[in-house]
Amino acid sequence: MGGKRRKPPAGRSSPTIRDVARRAGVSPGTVSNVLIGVRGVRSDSRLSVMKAAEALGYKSNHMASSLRRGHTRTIGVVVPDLSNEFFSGLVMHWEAQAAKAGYEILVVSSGDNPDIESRRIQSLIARRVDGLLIAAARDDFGAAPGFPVTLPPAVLVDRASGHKRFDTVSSDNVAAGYEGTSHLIKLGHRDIACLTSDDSHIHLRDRVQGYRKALKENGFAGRERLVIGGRSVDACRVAIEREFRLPTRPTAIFATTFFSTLGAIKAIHALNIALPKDISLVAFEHSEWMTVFQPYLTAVAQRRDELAANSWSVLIDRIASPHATFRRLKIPITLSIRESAQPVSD
Amino acid sequence: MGGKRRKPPAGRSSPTIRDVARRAGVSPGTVSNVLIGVRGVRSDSRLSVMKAAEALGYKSNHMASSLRRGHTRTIGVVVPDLSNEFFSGLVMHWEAQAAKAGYEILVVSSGDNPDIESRRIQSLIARRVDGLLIAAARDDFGAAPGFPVTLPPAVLVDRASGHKRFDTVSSDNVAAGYEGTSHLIKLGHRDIACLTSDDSHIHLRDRVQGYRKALKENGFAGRERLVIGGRSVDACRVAIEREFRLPTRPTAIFATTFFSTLGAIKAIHALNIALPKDISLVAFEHSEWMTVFQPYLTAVAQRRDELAANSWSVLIDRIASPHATFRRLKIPITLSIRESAQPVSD
DNA sequence: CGCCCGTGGTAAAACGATTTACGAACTAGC
DNA sequence: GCTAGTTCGTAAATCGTTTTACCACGGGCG
Repeated sequence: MGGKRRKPPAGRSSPTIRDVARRAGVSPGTVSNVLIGVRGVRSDSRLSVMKAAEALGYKSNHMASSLRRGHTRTIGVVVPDLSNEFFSGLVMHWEAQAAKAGYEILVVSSGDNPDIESRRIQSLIARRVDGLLIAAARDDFGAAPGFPVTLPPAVLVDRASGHKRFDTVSSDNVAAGYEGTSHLIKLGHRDIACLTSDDSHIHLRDRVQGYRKALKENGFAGRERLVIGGRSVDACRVAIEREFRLPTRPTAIFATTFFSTLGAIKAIHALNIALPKDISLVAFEHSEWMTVFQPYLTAVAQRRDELAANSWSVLIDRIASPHATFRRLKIPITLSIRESAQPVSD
Repeated sequence: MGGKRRKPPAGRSSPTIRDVARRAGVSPGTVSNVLIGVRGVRSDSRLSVMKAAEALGYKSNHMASSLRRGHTRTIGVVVPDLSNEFFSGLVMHWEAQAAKAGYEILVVSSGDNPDIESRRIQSLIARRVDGLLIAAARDDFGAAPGFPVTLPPAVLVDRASGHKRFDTVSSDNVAAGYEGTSHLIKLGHRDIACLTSDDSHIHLRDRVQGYRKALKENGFAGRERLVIGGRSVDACRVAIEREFRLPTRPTAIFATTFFSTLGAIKAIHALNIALPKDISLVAFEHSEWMTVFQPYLTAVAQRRDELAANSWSVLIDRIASPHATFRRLKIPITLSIRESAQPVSD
């Protein structure tokens, strides 16, 4: 190699701090001090550095700087499914939080598959994220054999609430079940079907537990009608259709997930029952389309903004003090009373 | 400093390639050769390296390696709004493509604001992404004064189709307008309102152009009924309500965006008109909730998977050959004939 | 005048991986 | 037996930034 500094042939690579230093007639260290500002720099050199950086269109190389500094100011976000409005909502809130705090987020989705989740987390670790916000695929997150032993600071959000080895932030799902059911009881309903997908997750079990609690408190402990709908919209539809072939039909349905809400509506249409005249429904979650749906759905909804804000600050605290005791936050839910649940008719 | 290598007090930092090398009794270079595999390594040293890496839980530091290699194997993705199902759908497809090709994606959202978009792109550049997939906030993407002069290879997706200085991949929006309108014409409709938000974007103008083309081809050039609804659901509702106060009412509505679809439905409800008996509707986009909506909506939908797959491969080609001529891909759309558009009654 | 201190600049050492250049050991061919 | 060629290992350079260590220069003070 002949020259003292050979540029890649295309000459397209971005300018480095050394280029800026050369142009400004100072050393790279001085340029760094101007741009980061940890030490004083005389105002004339400061000015010439700024000019040079501007002229060259210099952009600090994030790889290099975080390699040297030992942190990336990046938070990894792991969600099951971005096309689920609940999670994309959380992600947008987190993105806003991050922007405010000078962080960036790196979003991956796991498809609710623990293996994929584990692989994705591996690659977030390789990227040396400073922290992790995780809506876990399973409640026993981290228990799988091949799982990385040491994780960066992490907060479990929405799922796996109360996990032994992590901070957790999730909705008060017992309250969600309780309030949705209580509302129906107050309207005079006594035969309330509780539609859930299965009992694989603590948040689902909690919602059912809230349903039971409301029944019990009102003296209807024997009137439990748990409908296990599975994880798809159509499985839920089938389960509700079956429930309606029983001798005594429920007069109300409490759907404990977003997908089961869709399944319940499908079943109601298929059975040709009038909503809300012949059947009451308490839905789960809120979504834009509900504003065009008739009747306007009474629903229990999670507070995405509070979930996101709280989990963010718990994570930041955790990063600051890695050895503090774990926190378990429960965020209240919102019951929006609209039109799909009506007083029992007969 | 007394020792030869001082560890950070907490002792928590991840093991480096040097730690692995020491434990395996070889040099860092050999470890690298085992892990990346560009050169042969004797099988006994290979084995001991693998063992050591396993035991230490070694994860290659992505910062360091991409600093040295000069590429990050990361693609930056810029979308206006992740909570829009269309974009989150694209993102999920891209994520799958990336995983297959050994890439990762870094998603940011712009809120459809060119300033935020520009800042987000700056930070993607600082992170030295190898390429960019952009659903631009404006058709004149890159024209703003403070905009980075040199961008990594980039493909414009969905928006700004036909841009002079970039590859573009988008739906055939003229066809979208044409097919939606033609379907209504074939059903006998002659008074078709075309509901759009405004003419700020080429994709919106193209859809309207398709509407006009269908009208013209059928000899109804004079019967144009363009309704400018603005960018919110409620503005669209109001616009349609106003249109229905005119002496001759339209018998059909063609909604050219997802949000205007919602607005149109709201208006139809508010006006107490029966859908599809008294009014036909062709909606835009498909979404899960439509399966529980009555009537099932006839709709023009974009092919997210093809959009994602094609833009991905155009980007990969662009990265491979930066000086090839620009490509302008148009992806066909799908018209799903369902129940909300019926033959005109009278 | 001599000393100390604050200011601001530079050179060089990190950070952790990859890759180049070089050399040792061994094999093969004549 | 000697040379050329292959294989595989190591040391050192490198990527671009931050940070440490050191030095030069002035000003204030005794």
